[in-house]
This record gives sequence, structure tokens and C-alpha cells, in this order.
Amino acid sequence: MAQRKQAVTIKHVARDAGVSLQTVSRVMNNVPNVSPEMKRRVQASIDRLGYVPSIAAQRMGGSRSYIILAINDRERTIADWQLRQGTDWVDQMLLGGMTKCAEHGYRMLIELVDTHNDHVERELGAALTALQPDGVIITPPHSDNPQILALLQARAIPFARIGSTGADGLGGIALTMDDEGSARLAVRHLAELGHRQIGFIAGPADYQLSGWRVDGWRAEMALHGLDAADSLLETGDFTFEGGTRAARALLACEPRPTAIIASNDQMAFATLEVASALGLDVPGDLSLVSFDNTPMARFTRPSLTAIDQPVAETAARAVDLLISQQRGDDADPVPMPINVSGSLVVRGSTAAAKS
Amino acid sequence: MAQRKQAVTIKHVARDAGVSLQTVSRVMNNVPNVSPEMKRRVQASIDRLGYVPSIAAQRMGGSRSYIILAINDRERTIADWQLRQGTDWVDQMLLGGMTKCAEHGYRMLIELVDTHNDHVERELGAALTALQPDGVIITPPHSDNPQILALLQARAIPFARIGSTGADGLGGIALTMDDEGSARLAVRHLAELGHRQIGFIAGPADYQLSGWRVDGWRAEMALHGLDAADSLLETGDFTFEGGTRAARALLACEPRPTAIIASNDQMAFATLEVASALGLDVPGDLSLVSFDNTPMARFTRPSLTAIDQPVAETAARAVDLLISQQRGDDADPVPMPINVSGSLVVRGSTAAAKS
DNA sequence: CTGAAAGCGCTAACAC
DNA sequence: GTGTTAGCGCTTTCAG
Repeated sequence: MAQRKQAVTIKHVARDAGVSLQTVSRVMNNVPNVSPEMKRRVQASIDRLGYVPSIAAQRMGGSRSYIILAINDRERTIADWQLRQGTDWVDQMLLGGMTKCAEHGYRMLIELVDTHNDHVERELGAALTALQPDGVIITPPHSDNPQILALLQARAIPFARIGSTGADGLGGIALTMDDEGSARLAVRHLAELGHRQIGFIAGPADYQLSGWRVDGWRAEMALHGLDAADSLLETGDFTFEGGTRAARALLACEPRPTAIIASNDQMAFATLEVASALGLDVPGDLSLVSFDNTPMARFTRPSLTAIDQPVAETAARAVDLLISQQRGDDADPVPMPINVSGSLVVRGSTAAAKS
Repeated sequence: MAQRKQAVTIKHVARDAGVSLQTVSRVMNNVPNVSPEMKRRVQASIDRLGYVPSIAAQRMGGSRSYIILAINDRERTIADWQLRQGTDWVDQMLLGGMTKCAEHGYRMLIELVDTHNDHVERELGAALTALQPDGVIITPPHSDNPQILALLQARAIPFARIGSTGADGLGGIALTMDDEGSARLAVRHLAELGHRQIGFIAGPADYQLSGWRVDGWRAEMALHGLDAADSLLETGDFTFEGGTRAARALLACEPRPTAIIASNDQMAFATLEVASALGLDVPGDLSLVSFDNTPMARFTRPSLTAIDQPVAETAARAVDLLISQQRGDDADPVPMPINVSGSLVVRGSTAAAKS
């Protein structure tokens, strides 16, 4: 059992420096009104004693908890982990979010929340009161969940919404990864390769970004004078099976599309399989672009040309804003939504259309 | 800024149930001496009010923090995340550890610690005093780091060591994934396929498990009457480059090994490349078995026969023991080290030796 | 079996 | 500028 008392507390430092607790606290928190002299003296004691404040006590004292909570969909996340398909969304969130948190002395905690359950409110509410995070990051498909947003609003906890434009006016820091622009990037790449029949496998409707990607596809198709016919659009559910169905439907069309954009890697893999089963060569007979650029995109045959989603960077941005916001660093009110653009990584699955 | 006061506290529940704070606390903590009647009444109030205790306050009160800290190597972990090679060690730790924590009302927090730096002690020490975790999980290559172990001992924080036999007597709960047995499994599989020249690419020396795998290889080779010659053993560093060097060395030997076991997937991929560059067919001319079975093992051509490391299960086990130990559930003193065995997943990279 | 008191380490609010 | 005083919400004593 961890001992009840802490080794070196603020009291020890105060005594050692010959000042009051409050002064030490002030130094720790970088409060303006401290004489440089005092500051140095206290800091010296802190360093000598190796004092580190207890975040539990800090929270109890009424200030920050130094915890940022990252909410992810339980079912999907656990499935991704169990299936071991190489989805590294969580890793990228940690890479960006956790390291940024560390820079500011914060910790990032992952919390899995079940949406399907109507306990969302109870479940998330419990986590919030137990942890009392200083900020919350919500990820798709939760980023626009009104229940969650309302709860956060009610508790006055700052939150960032990844994959949301925040157009609903439900508050929070809105960040997107430029889904529409990314889709356009994919279409442009294919159009420039001479493709005219460019199919699109959309993501499920409960992800707002699914719609944006479709929008981008439509817009860019139009820009190139191409017909974004309904028959060129199928919807998947981000799974291999869903991708298989969608790819089959798309490739059964006449005229057959010469290129397909899949809204995530899993569905792209499925498309690869379907093409192969149909005797179609990729990229000879069919060019393929996917979204996400998870690790396996490099390992398929051929490797996948893919839209890289800047998950780490977006998470880092979210953390940064959350922390500076609640610190009152209202430097420049950032325009919403914040847009972190992805990029197109060209690999082996795309080639010039046969003429 | 999060409000200073909590919505519903233990006080409210006490008043609502018409009992003292203490009684509520007792009910919450399942302390023996409470009359069933009382218990029911209090529980009813808790439920009605939706009371959830603040973990910060719980910790302040002198009890648990409900936090388990998982220590990972900073450099390696960040590199894995940035390289996006599909290493899902952290994900599997979370899958097993976090879900098990959740079952007990605990949270798992990942902490990246830099070993190379001699600040280990300061760095980890700071995390420990800031967070005051109820338990710590140490992962390779830290599991046997005497500095870390001493620190944990000194602070009397229960800890679990993944990938350690605990033979050093430095305390803690020792868990291994049966590295020796797994290596034997790999050798046996190959021997049964008729291979006699079975090369081994070991992991770096700072990972204890590297040695165990070599031991397993040696032992099983002997068992099958095969010569574990020094020329059949090369050391890599778990990277692709290191694997490349090792594979080249191995495949330059005369007689050339007909099978190779690589201590992780990255080095196996490298071996695949080297073989291909040498015009060797896998598994026709060379059989290959790897360790880890990360997601990409299924995606190479051919797919990799691999040892699956039960990371999730091991992490779950560690959490379980940590929690029950510090709860004083000294039911049956588990024999150390705890051994969670992996399994061999046979895929396309192994075949019968040419006779 | 239950209650009352004291205190955990820290910070906000107010004095000086 | 700095010190003093009250808590924060909970649990551990210790009484009854």
C-alpha cells in the first residue's frame, strides 16, 4: 500500500525556504506577484528537495487536475485492437496528444465510451466527476453527439471536437482534417492520370466526415468536368466486409469505373481483393486511392496510394488549444474550425488510365 | 475553468440518506461492518443522486488513487508511433490493461520514460509523486532496470514486470511471455518440416528476453539433434536495418540455412527482402518464422508464420495481480514468474525443407 | 455497528 | 509583495 503521506510536500519547501506555503504555491504556478529574489530562493529549495506537487492535492485545492481526457468509441476501438488490423488511430492520438500534454505538465488519459448504450451520459458523466479533467477531446463518431456536448457544456469543461466543423453551434474547439479537401486531392490525382469514371466508397453516415468526403469527391469531379453519377457512389461501414460489398457493386457497373477512392484502408483492401477476384489488375485496370494511410497501406500488393490523415498533429493542436484556453491565454481567438490538412501519399495502386 | 465544487458529494448522499459521511464512505468501499439495512439505504441514495466519488479526493483522504501507471520506453515507443510500422504493443497493452482496470474502477495511464538519460530516477520519481499510482507496470527493456526497481521498492509501490523472471530478487510481480518456450515452438515447427540448418536472429542484449529466445533455440535444436552453430546465430536490434545485416550474414554462410527465425517482425521483413534480393524464394528456398505477430505479418508476401505474443493477456494479468495484491486479497500466492504462453501462427512463410 | 473529529496537500480568498 | 485562513472531498483514526 502506498504510504499515506508524501515524501516532500509544499510545507517542507516552505520551511526550507523560510517562506509561507502560499509563496511556494505562487512560484509553482508562476503567479505574477512574486519578487525575483523570493522566486529564486523558493525555486532553489524546490530543486534541492526535489519537490513535485501531487496532482490530486492540486485538484483538491481547487485548481487544475492536469488531466486531458480523450474520448474514443469503445466498441470500435476495442474491435480495432482485437482484430489487429494495424489501425493506429489511438497510437497517433497518443503520439500527438500525450507528448503535447507532457510539454505542459499534463497527462492524457484515454477513456472508452459506449455510444450505442443510452448510458452515454451516465458513463461519461461518471468519468468526468471521477477524473475532473481540465479538458476533453472527443473523436468521431462522437464529435457531434449532442448528448455528450450538452454534458460537457453543463459541466463547463473545455472540449475539443476532432472531425467536426462545429457548425452546429454546440460549442467547443472544432478541428477537422480537411476531409473535403483530401477527397478533392484524391480525385485530382486520379483525374490528372486521365481517369474519368472515378468511383467512391463512402464511410458510414454516423461519421460526419463521410459526408464531407463525398462532397469533396463531387466538387472535384465537377471541376474536372466529370460525372459524379450516383452509380459511382457506394456506402461502406469502414469494415472489410462493407468494403467488399461496395467494391462489388461499383465494379459491376457499366461502364466500369477505372478508379476507386475508398474512405478508409480496410475498404481499400477489400477493393483490392474484389478486383483481384474479378481478374482486374491494380493499377493496370483499376486505380485505387484510400483514406487513412495506416501502416498496412505500404504492405499490400500493390502498395496503396493514400490520403494521410494528420491525426497526431490534430490531437496535438487540440491539446494545445485546450490548455491555453483554460489557462486564459486568450492570445488570438483562433478561427473555427481549425483545419489540419492531410496529404496524398502516392504509391503503387494508381496509374494512368488506359486510353 | 472547471468549477471548484463538485455537483454531488459524499455530503449530499449522507444528508439524503440521513447518515454520517463515514457510513457512506463505508458503503462505497465495501467495508465489512455495515448493516445490510443501512447499506441498502445508502446505496439507494447513491443511485438516486448519481453520486460518483472524486478520485482526487479519495487519494487525498489517504486511500487509493485508482491509477495504474504503465511505463514504456520513450524513445522506442515514439519511434514506433512515428514510423507507423504497425507495431501495436501499446495498443495491446491498453486492450488488456485498460479494460481490466476498468473492471475494477481503475484507470491505466501510459507514461513514457527515457532510460538513456540518467534522469530516469528524477523523471519517473516525478511521475510517481505527481500521480501516486497504486501500481506500476514496467515493460521491456525496463523490466530489470535496477534503478527503477529500487525506486519503486523505496516508495513501496506495487509493481509488475513484464518480460522478467524476477530471478534477480528485486521484487515485484514477474511475468513473462514464455520466450524460451516460444522459440522452441518455432524451432520444433521448422524441425518437423525437415529443416536442419535453422538460423536465428536474436534481439538486442538490453532486452533480457533476447537471451531467453536464444536459449530456447539452442535447447530445441539440441533436442532434435541439430547443431546450433555460432554461425547460425546473429544479433539484430529489432530494426529493419539491423535485421538486414543479420539476414545477410546468415544467408552468406555455407551451408546456407534453410530456415531462419527472427526475433521480431521488423527483422523478419528485412529477411524477406534480403532473401528476395538474393533470389531466394520464401518459403521454397527459405522458411521464415518471426516473433510478435504484429498486424503486418499477415500482409507480407508470403504472409509470415509467427509467434504470437500474448501482450494483452499479460497486461491484463499484471493489472489483476497488482490490484488484488494491494487490496490485500492474498488468496493464493501466485508462483513467480507468471508465464503467459504465446502460440505459433502458421502462415505462408514456412514449408517443408527441400530434400 | 455507527458517528465525530482530524487531516491529507494544495490553492483561493482575503488580509497585511 | 507576502502571510493567514479556510476549505476542497474523502478517509483514517478513535469514540461510543
